Formats: sequence, structure tokens, C-alpha cells
Amino acid sequence: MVAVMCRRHTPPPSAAARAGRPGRPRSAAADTAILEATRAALVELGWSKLSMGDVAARAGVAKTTLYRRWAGKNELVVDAVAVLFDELELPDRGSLAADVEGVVRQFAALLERPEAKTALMAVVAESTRDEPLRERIRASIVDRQKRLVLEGRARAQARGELPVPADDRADAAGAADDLVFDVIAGTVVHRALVSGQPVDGEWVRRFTALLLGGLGAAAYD
Amino acid sequence: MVAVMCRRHTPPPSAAARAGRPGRPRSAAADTAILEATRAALVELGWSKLSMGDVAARAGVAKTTLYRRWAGKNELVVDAVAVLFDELELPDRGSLAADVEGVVRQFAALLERPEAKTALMAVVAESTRDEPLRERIRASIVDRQKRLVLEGRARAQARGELPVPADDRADAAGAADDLVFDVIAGTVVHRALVSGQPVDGEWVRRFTALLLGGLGAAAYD
DNA sequence: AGCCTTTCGCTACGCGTCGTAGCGTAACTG
DNA sequence: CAGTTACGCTACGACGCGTAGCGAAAGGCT
Repeated sequence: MVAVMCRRHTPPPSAAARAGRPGRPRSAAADTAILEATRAALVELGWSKLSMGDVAARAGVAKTTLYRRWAGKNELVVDAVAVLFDELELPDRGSLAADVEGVVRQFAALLERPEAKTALMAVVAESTRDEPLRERIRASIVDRQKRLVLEGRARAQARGELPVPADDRADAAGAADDLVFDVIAGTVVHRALVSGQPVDGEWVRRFTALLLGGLGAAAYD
Repeated sequence: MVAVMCRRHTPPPSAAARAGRPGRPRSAAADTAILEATRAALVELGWSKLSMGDVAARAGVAKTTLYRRWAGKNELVVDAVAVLFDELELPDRGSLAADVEGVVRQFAALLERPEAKTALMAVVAESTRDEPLRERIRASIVDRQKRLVLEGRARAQARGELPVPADDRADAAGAADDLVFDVIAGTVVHRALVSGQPVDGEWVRRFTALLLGGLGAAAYD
């Protein structure tokens, strides 16, 4: 009897740790082709009408190859769109307000891409009933973007626009960073996908003013 | 030849306008049973594993009856969860900060209900590729809750906590209301469903302070 | 009453997707 | 070379979808 290896659904990111093993190596070209085909299918069909068989056909790959690497549609799509969010960056525009406006515009532009918005909302919906999937989303997409908040705060502190927290307040600063991240990301997503209204220049200015100055300061322009 | 009526997928809310028509009337009991069964199925199975046949069986109704009233899963679920969001209210707690904290807590409690979170995210995801569905969501769920923002602002103005906008600034005030709505709803959703962290008392206080005073005022507690 | 209209429950159907099993072949290691 | 792993391909049972067709039930209209 052969020992059951049970290595199914092994995620491809461990390709480096997979080196030096006996047997035929996994095709890296197939990985990129599959993820690219997934994004293309998301653009054309959207989340609900995307099927594993269709992705396999687009990628020129057997359907079984898909299931050898991803447990299902959820995990595949998370990996396919995760790379899109890593393109976000925070160029120094000279002031905290300008930096915030810049990142808000970038995020809004990303959410205009059909593959990004249909996939992001769908996998978050699925993650409400799938704890491992939620963790995968956080590790692959969400937490990686908190770097933008950290960098923005560091710059603002260097400019003197924000006070430097005392060392014994590091936990409070961390909580504030998480809060700011939820406010910015959540508000832009809600504006673009739920309210369905444009993230134009005027709205971005209003939002930034509210974020920096609060309701009293930015009440009515 | 009989004239083709083509009245399929007629939404049930028009029950009042349906009175006085010839033929057997639609069962109002079936409507409530179906919507209740849908919510129960959402709790047990979640969005993705919810099937029309299962809902019909739970409601004690033929599957064809479902399709006579709703075009599909999307529309059915929107109607099923819309009533949950109408339970939100804004009791007067004496100050703008307290009012904001109260509504944030209520919304967070609603998002802890499994049928609410799985359904809301899923239908929003679907609506990114279905314009009529997006309009249905806005009319049935989103826009109805803007009343909370309007009421909160009116109270704050009456208390003198916010300035009363000039008459020629009515459009700016409306834009500000929309912005505040997106900020509150989006931030709470992102915190609860994307970041997956608890909306507890401390976080609510931090968020309220940030919303009212801005980054400079509420920087680190 | 009788007729018309609409809804209801039920059955059955074709269609597409899912996820897996089985096989022979290809690729890489020792 | 043998051993091990990945690949392409085919086929399969299971399930949900959305519809058609039927007879029966429940109302309005004359």
C-alpha cells in the first residue's frame, strides 16, 4: 500500500519551499496563466457566472490541475486579485491632506476595475461563513495595505502635522492606525459600490477635510 | 389566441395595487412564509449554499411560486433582509457624540446577525454587474437609512452643536449628509466584515471622536 | 349560478457546473 | 535506471437552475 500523501490543495506560493523535491515540479507558467485567466473571466463574466471549467479552458489547462492547487473558486479568486491591491502606493505629495487624497483616488480607481470590485465583495461575502478564507483575505489583501497608513502617519509626524505619540502610547497609536484604515477603505468602498456614486475630485476633498478636521471643521465646505 | 400577459416576476410589494383584479389573488401568507424561510436558510446555510428549492421547501410552497414573484436569488434575498435594516432607529441621547455612538452600535449589532452580513455583502457583489439589482438595493435598503443622518444632523443643529447651513448651501449640506452616511456605514462594515475585529465600546468611542473632531483632535485618545 | 381569470401545487425535463476517480504520459531526482 | 510527482484527458454521479405543462383552487364579473 502506498502511503497517502494527501497533499491536495497545496497553495502555489510555497513554490520556493517545494524545490529539491523528487518528482515533476509544478509548472510556474500554469500558475500565472491560471491567475491571468481568472482575472479575464472576472472581467467578462463577473463572480457569479465564473466557473472553474471556464477558467481552466482559458488557461489551456486541465480542470484537475486547478483543483490540485486551489480548494475552490474562493481561494482561486483571492489569489488572482491580491496582486492588484499591491499596486497601491503612497507618493509624497507634500502634505497629509494631499497624501490622503492621492491614496483615496488610487483606491477608487482600483475599485472601478470590474474584476476588483466583483471579486472583493464576493469573497468578503463568502468569508462571513468561512474563517480560513477570511484569514486568507486578510493576509493576502487587507493587512498588506496597512503599510499605506503607517507610511502616511510617519510622514505627517515628520512634517509636524501630527503629534508623535509617547512610547507608552504605542498601543493607542496602533489602534488609531487600524481605525484610520477602516475609515478610508470602508468609506471609499461604500461610496463606490453601495451608494454607487462617483469618487470625483470634489468628493475626495470633502472626505479628506472631514477626516482631518472632523464634522465641526468641515461641516459644509 | 390568448394575449400574452407576460406578468412574470411581478414583485409582491404591489399587492395593494393588485386589488380588484380578476382571478385568484396571491397569497399574502405565502409571501411572509417565503421571506421568513429565506432568512432562516441564510442563517443556516449562508448565501452561497442557499438554493431556491430549499427555500420553497422550507416555506411549504412550490418552487414555481417563488419564480412567479422573484426573478432569482438576488431579488429574493434583498427583499428578505431589507426589513432588518428598517429596525434601526436614532433615540435622542442628548448629544451628537452619543447619538453617533448609539447608531454605530445598532448597526454593528445588525451586522453580527449572520443572515444580514452574508446577504448584504453578496447582493452588493452581484449588483456590481446588475444595474437593476443595484437600484433595488438602494431603494429597499440603503437610501432608507439616510433618514438617520438627517435626523442626527437636525438634532445637532437644534442643540447648537453644528452650524445651520445657509439656504444657498443646501446642496453642500446634502453632499455632506451623503458623505457622513458613507463614512459611518462603510467604516462599520469594513471593521466588522473585512478587518473582522469587534465593534466594542472603545472602538466606537475612538471612531466617534475621529468623526467629530478629525485626525488632529482625536489622534491618540 | 356560470364563466373567466389568475394563482397554486405538482411533476418532469434539459442544461450546466461541481468535484472526483482513473488512466496513461511527461518531467525531474537519486 | 527506478521512484516520485505533476499533467492532460475522459467519464461520471450529484446537484441546482429555470421552465413547461397539467389539473385544481379561489377570487371577480354578468
